[in-house]
Amino acid sequence: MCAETTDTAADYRDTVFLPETEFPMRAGLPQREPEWLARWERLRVYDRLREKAKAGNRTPFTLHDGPPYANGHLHIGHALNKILKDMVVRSQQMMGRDARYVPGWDCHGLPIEWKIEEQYRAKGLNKDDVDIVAFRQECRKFAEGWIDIQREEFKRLGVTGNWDHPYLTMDYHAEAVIADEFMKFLMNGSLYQGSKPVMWSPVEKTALAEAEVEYHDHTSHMIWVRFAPVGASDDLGSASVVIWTTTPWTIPQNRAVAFNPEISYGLYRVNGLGENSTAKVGETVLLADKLAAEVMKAARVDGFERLRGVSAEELAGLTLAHPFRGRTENREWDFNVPVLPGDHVTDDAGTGFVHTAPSHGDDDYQLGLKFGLPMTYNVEPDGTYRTDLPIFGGQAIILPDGKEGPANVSVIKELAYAGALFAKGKLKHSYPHSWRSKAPLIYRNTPQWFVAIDKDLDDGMTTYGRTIRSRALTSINQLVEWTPASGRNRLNSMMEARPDWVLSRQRAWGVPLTCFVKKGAKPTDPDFLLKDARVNARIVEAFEKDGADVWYVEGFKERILDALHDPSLFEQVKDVLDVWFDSGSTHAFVLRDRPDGSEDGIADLYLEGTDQHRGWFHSSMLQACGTKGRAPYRGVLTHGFTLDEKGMKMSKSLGNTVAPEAVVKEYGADILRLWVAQSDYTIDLRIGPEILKGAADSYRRLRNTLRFILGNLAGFTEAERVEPAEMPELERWILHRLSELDAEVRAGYAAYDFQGVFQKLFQFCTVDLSAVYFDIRKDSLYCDAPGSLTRRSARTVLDLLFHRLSTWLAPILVFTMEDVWLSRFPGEDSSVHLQDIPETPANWRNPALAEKWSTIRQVRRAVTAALEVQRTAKVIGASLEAAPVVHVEDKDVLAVLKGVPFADLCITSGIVVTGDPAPQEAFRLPDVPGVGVVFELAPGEKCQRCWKILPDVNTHKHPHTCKRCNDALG
RNA sequence: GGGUCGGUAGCUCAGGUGGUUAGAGCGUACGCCUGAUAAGCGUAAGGUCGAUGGUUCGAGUCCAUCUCGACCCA
Repeated sequence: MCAETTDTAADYRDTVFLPETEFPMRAGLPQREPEWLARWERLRVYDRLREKAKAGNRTPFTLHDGPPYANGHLHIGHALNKILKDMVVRSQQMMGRDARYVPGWDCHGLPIEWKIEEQYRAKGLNKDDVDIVAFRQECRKFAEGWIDIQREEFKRLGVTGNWDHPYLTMDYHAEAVIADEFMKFLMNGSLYQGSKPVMWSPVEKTALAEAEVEYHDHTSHMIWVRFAPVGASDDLGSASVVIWTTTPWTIPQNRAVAFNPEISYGLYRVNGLGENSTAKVGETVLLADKLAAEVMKAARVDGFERLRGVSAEELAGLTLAHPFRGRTENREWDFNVPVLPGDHVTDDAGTGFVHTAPSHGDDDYQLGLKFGLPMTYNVEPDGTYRTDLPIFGGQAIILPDGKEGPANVSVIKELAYAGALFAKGKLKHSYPHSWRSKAPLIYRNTPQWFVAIDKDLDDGMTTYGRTIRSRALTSINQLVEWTPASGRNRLNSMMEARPDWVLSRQRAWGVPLTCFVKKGAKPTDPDFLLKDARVNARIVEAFEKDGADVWYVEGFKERILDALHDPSLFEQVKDVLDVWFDSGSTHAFVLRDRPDGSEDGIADLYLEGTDQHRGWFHSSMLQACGTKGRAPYRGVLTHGFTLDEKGMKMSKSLGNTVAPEAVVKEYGADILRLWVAQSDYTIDLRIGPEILKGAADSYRRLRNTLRFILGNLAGFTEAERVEPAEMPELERWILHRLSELDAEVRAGYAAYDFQGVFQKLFQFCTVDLSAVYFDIRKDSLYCDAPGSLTRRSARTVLDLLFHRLSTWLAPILVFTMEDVWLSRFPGEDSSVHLQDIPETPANWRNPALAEKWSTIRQVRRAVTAALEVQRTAKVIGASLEAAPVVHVEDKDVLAVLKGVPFADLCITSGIVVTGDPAPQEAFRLPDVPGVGVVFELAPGEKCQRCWKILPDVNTHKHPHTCKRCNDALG
């Protein structure tokens, strides 16, 4: 064994002021974050900030929460959304606003209703046998359960807000307001009853939502049907337009034939027939050219010819007869059938002509709306034709057991009798079925409640337009700020194109459409709807007291109409509102009605994913334009979707999902928040193992920078503080950078540009601090005497850095900055989240100094590079072993370098700066012209305290020290 | 199928009105230090700017087409 150390060299380690801090390098976030959460809970940080606002003059800032659906655990998209919101709230707060945030939940609606139904089925119960109020209370309980879970999951992410008093769309007050808001549409004349085809199950006699529909193979009839033109005398007059359909039962409801002007059509003559053909030799038919051969084959025509092409103009000029024209006494089908252009028509299948029954298909309905086609009411809820329909009355399309009824065959036979059947066959295809009964579905028009969005409203709120649509468009283009700007176009084009708003759902778990209709009146009659403010007030009062359930309690109608109207004359509507109406009304029961809402009921910001252009931004806009006359928000921020590392959508089946809970467990919530801050949320965001690892790497770098500051501030007192004017230029340059950053951070936060803020701060920490300022000042911080001006200046700057970095980053890294803050300022009531971002004195800014130091750093780079050559050649290891000569051509640059302690800046033991021409062998950097560096070893002995190599070492009282160290040792 | 948006180094992002060898940080490799030490410093490698065609003296930047991906519709 050899001796441990050479005892000749004095050990001065204990005399050097090394960083001292308890702040650990490794954060242990997953374990420690819950402690800080508990601390904030105890300190009531959110409430304290509200109280602070009452005292001072802080302008309110209201971020209004878009309510997530109270169903299931959080996914990464929820986390992204809430973290962004939190960064907005916290940054606004710390910039001097009173930033309020009331989280909310969306509670009504189908998915919850569905879960409860599922539970019923598991118990062998049927929803229809259960009291509706009892059913609704189960739904309520279910939602409550998930709200508690989600609340904890959100809080774990470090999201601050009024979690003790969130808003719920199922609060009694909310339900009362939603009904009240709905009744504004009743009173202002925009509410009307119309009819719209929906997926309908004849077996269950109910409408189904998209989620309740499943697709299975099904064999349908298919028929080709002739429609004869009326009033045309040319060769088209004697021809037939042929349509194709797989739902013969819809033929009695036909009201139009659609074609596409982009498709080429021809007039065809049948010349020869095969066996069992229902075509006729010599007849002429109109068909899309691309499909003609296929149709002829289906009709078993073995010879045909194309006579000529037929233009779109000619087609549009045609009028057709319904195939059943003249076949009934009451002239049921004796109307004309128009031929209409429609983009939905293709020549991929069929004939190029589409049979249009507005009551039984979505395209058909849209075409009907556009051209004013009449709706039909031939099909009853049980899937039978109305009994008074001629020929087919009472026949079933689907039987109660889900099998096919006689309707299809009857229609086909009648078409054959009428001479309209051109061909028939069977087709096996994918067809919608009920998720519950597995029986086939039909499209059937049902009465629905609509809000007219182009109707002049009788409400006196005309500042931004008379109709809902015009108010919305004005709001979008004049009143709302969009982040990113593309949001404006997106909502605008949707708002321009959208049809009337369908409010009604035939469901149980929601706020009812609180209105009454007159028995026996038609929807178009002026007194169809009961409009009475006294009735409305009673409804609102009842809902406030007991919630919307009372609507379904026996005798409610009588109670509400008592002494005002005769209850027996009115029918109570039992549909519930579309849940988008609920969430579209949040501005009323949150922003308007809560003390922590906003002054004028308008939010400063709505912040959601881009899908909410179609959703919440949209419904809130429609709702508020009807009830407030304008948008309920002044700003809208949208973020993209979360994708996996390759930019693919996340899905359980692909196994590329990232659960927020897993990230929190492995890395901590601050890493997830840092991921958000590093990403560009205006487009879709990627996340995955590698990206998270990158975020964790950045985190460590930042953490160590702060740790260095803390360690070197140990024992700092106000007495040490130095005024900027007395500081060395290096310190004043840092102050200048801080003043620049202060402006950039504030502007960035104001523009919700968290990525920009974080990137600037991160690069400042690595490039300016770690690689330059700290590296240079370590010598002074460790070795100078405590009273040294340089050291005191550096410590003053570290203190200023500490206050700025910790508050600038607090909205992003909420846990870590608290950790940092408490490490320096421990105490029961201490928290960085109670601070504001400190003001920056104007005199810190010094662009001329920055310019000068940019030059110094240029030359420094040349010196560093020159040393690197020697290091690679194994001439030196540490830069303190060198004392190079720097030749500078430019006189001004030379003067600058002579005016600063350039050896310290280059971390060399000595340096000579000279205006003499550089010798040939001097080291040069191509992008630092006029500078040549000649390497020299530092002469002298290594000071055992500061490690500089200086000539005077070992000539002082303390052995093996330089003068500075000797003096410092006293 | 339609509308909107996006595709720059392994990763996260910069690249006003088209103009010299496309930038930064992280990561990686190599070297140094061992008094920020499961840290710190330095150097280097790494990109046919999704593809093709066009406009232009000149295009990551303008135009067209295509492709991949996302969201919303149908």
